[in-house]
Amino acid sequence: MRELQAPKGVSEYFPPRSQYFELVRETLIDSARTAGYSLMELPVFEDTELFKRGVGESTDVVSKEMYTFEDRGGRSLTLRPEGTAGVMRSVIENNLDKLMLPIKVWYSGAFFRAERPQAGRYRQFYQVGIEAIGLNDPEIDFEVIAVADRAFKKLGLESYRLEITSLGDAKSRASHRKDLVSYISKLKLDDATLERAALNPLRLFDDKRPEIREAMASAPLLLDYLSPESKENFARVQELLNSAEIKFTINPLMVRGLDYYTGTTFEFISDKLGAQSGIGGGGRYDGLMAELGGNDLSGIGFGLGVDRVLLACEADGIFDASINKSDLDLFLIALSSDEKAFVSNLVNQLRNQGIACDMAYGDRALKGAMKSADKSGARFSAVIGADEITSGLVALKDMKSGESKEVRISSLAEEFKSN
RNA sequence: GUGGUCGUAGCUCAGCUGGUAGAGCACUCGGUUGUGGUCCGAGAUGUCGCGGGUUCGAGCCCCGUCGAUCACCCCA
Repeated sequence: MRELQAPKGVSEYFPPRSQYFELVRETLIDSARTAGYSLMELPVFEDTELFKRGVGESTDVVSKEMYTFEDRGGRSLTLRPEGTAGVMRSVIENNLDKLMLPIKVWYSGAFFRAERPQAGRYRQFYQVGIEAIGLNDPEIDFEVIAVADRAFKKLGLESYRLEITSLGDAKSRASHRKDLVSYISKLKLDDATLERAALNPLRLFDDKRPEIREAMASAPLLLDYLSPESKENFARVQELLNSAEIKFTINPLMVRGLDYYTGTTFEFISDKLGAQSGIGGGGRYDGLMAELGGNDLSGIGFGLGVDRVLLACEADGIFDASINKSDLDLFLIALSSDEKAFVSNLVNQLRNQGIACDMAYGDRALKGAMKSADKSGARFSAVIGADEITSGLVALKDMKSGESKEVRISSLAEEFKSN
């Protein structure tokens, strides 16, 4: 075993797989940009209090999964376990809510949760998220879901599905909670389960044990307690999804792990990932900004798991052939060490003109150098010896077809720019 | 955090009832003078995750530990 190894449970991406990670992340981000969202770049650690108040102390995320530490000034800081709380904090702190609403932002980066690792569940993981703050239109709810769905479709992902529900407004939840608690109180449950029920009775809907499922089968559903406004809102979201031909199922048992969710709530699930099947999820949060000391504005957003979307894409086999392995246009080879300085210079000039190119380093024989050219994935290669330097002409070889054509060294850049 | 499985060359793995390690792929070089992807030949590579123990002797057995993985929990 090596002396030094990565900390437990972190995900790492290096070539060649990193190109797929990058593609996934960029596709998710691009979908957000296309819908008018702008970048928000935030710190990876925040005041611990932000997550306690924002995410909720009763949640597992806050109560037992946070990386919390004290800095040298005695401040309690926490590595961000999710993105929404930080966005809200920054919006409030920088008075962004005084601008024209809604505020539409996206973020991307690493998040941290001290859970027991598993495939698709890491202690440092990556998310791309968006937040739309300041409007309560069902059209915005639809937009947020559509941004995620469009990104998945663009990637070519097929093995995923969308589940939605509505957690209603405060009134809806209060009346439901009363009935649910009384229903649960009549069940015979073990201590651990009772404890969870006391923190959030909705959690029992999410229990995978058959006996609990059975016991909860006739429990009162939140969806049946929605206020008229919530009901109408939820119906409108469904209409919009239908007309956009975004397939979904309503899952009245869906429970989210973060306390701030209200109203429209959704999850994207891949069936090919085993237990860690959620590739993204989100929902509306009515009281969050006010809770954190800002204006009482509602918002909605999602967080998509880049690691898991990548895993799902791989499970669907969509990276097999379709993707170009390299961005290189040209790979240059110096026939002998006499031409190396010339080639190095040429490569540098071509790069200055925006041509993506590389060259054979080291003192490999031509055969080995050609192998490097092949492996680089460059579209074209060219060998430069004394003859080429005196004549000013090179044979530009198309690596796919194997054919080559004569081109002036001085007009190499133009050759690629016109393509 | 709880329980199960696993940990051998860069990768995927083999290694018989304990006798000090192999294959395929990848890699490097070569198959006569300046052209890769196929073929043929040659070569390099491992403290068998780590630490203890049992034994004349352990990759194979036992304990611990680290890590991965599966399920629960939770969630991206």
